[in-house]
Amino acid sequence: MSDKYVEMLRSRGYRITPQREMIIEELAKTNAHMAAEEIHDSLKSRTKSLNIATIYRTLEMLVEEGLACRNDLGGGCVVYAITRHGPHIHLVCRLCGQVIEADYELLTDLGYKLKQEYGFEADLRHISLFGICSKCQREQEETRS
Amino acid sequence: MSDKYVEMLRSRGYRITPQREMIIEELAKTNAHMAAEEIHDSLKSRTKSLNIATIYRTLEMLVEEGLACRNDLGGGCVVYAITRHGPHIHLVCRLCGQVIEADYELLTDLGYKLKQEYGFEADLRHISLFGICSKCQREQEETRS
DNA sequence: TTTACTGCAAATAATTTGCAAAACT
DNA sequence: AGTTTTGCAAATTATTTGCAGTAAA
Repeated sequence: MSDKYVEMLRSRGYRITPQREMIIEELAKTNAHMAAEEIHDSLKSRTKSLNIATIYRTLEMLVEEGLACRNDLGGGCVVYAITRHGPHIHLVCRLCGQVIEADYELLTDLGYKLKQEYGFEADLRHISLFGICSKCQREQEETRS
Repeated sequence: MSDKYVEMLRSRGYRITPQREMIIEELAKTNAHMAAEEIHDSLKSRTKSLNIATIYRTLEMLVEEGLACRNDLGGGCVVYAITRHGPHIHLVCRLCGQVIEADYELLTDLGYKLKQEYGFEADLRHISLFGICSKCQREQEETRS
């Protein structure tokens, strides 16, 4: 599943190390967005020591090659995902931290209007919006009563 | 011009120090968004030593009181602005850094749909969208030719 | 006079970097 | 063999925190 990405890198002259394979596999096997530290935790059970610096370097390389996308969720939280993943909206819950992926279609009209009215070419392909998810809304209401 | 904010804080029980006045004045005198460090640089020419920690603490307080809004521009760049007017969209140009304020109305439909389809209560009042402004688009085209 | 606020310096947290050793090709 | 890449530890950057002294109210 991650072989496609590995071959792509090899053909571009990158060396394929077990560390790089593991990182790509970890990202590719899930649709989730992962922080560098999460990838580290997840993999260090399998290997004794995969250094965090190597993870940062590999992620940076993947983003440069267009194989991964980087998402700054604010508050110092940065996550990465494999690009196969088409464009989508990240709905980040301020209370529980959950990230919901919403349909990109909801933004096409906005993108069009920003271009028309302000001449601004917005990159809306992986934006993050903050708010409260439905579960936390319910919990807030229960607490209030 | 910043007196309004100062009085608002005083009435809420905060003590008004020269440091706080300067920081508020600096933010209020411009429409620009400023990073903590920028405020520091801008003010330390006027005063010998206004500590950066005080700036962070004041900014946090202003945000909590709803007098300023904090904007995480990604890549470790966090800026603050006085919330002088109602909600708006920040259009941040990736090339020249210019921030255009766009009409909040453009988001009402999106907010409604996120609530309907995902149960997500998004806070869209001061979001930042990234892209290329019209001026930079033109410059890019000229360079290409 | 009371206690919030400031400055300072040390602590954090997330990421980056220099460099010698290890390992792809 | 020759050059990338890794691990480690130290450096960086942005922000936060503890604490004793200062100053609003």
